[in-house]
Amino acid sequence: MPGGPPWWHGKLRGWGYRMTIPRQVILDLLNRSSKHLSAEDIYLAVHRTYPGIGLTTVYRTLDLLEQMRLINKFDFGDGRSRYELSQGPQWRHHHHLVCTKCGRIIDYTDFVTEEVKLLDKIEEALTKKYNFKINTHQLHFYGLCEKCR
Amino acid sequence: MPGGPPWWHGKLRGWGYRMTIPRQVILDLLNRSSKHLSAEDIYLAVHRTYPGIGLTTVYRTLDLLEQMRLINKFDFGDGRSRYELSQGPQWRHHHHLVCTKCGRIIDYTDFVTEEVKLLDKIEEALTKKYNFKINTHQLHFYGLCEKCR
DNA sequence: AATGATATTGATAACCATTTCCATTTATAT
DNA sequence: ATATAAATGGAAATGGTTATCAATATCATT
Repeated sequence: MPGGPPWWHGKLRGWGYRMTIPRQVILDLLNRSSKHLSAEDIYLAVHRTYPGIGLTTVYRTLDLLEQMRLINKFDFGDGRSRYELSQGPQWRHHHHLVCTKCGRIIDYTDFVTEEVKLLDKIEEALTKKYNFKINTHQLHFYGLCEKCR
Repeated sequence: MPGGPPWWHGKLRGWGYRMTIPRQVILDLLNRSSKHLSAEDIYLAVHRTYPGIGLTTVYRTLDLLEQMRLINKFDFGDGRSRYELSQGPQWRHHHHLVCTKCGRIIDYTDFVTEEVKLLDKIEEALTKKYNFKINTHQLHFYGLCEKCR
């Protein structure tokens, strides 16, 4: 992991957690990797270089990072949760197209400006109306991808 | 179940399925009931009057109805799927506010007109761009409800 | 740099929602 | 009424996730 201290280093400590090897490795993977990794994906990837890191720790770390809102947890209907970094230098607001046949997921960033503008407005109104503190939102489109339609 | 033949009667037959007691009972419950029932909720409710109907059949029926797109399946992060009728006389387009602490779910219908307008536009564009046949969408806001915040 | 208090880990076992299996029952066309 | 395939339900299996707990690692303090 070259190139100076990762941007998330201070965060864990800020929340009173310790910076451990498993946490560094998992965060580094999430930071480098593509999208929507499952706990098993992460376990296997990490296991290649750090065979000592167990699946339990992967789950625990993901829970931790989700609570800190460093990552988002998704359910695309394939029976396992999937995780994505929710911030960082290369992060962009996006949503998901989910193929209900083959499970393929397409990230799209089209219209997010308009979308986010409307969603922000809705968020604000809902917060007031229902006295609800909104932290995140998820928008998924479900259908059939090119190959499956 | 008084008041003439339910609106969904023809649908099952149209798909080549048989109209059985369990299917009638489950559909009737979904039609009368409030929202976001889990498979167990449905099993228990149905079980009171029809003890013969098994949990397996509930799951199977829900799968069937989902494939027919008579119901929508949701995951709100509490470890079980939840189901709602997706049409019918009293149905209204709505989305969900999910409390991540207590699991409470609020249905809201505010802004859906604007929202649906934008989403339709996005849907159309995404369909073209990714050659993706979009069937449904889900929008959830996550946060803390009045009591939990 | 060594110590100690305590947070964290990893292996195993438990959990629990959902599925699979399969023998029995039911719906419906004839 | 009968035949035939669809549908059912109970038990067992599946599989992602969580709980348990002894061993280990982190880090503030010395």
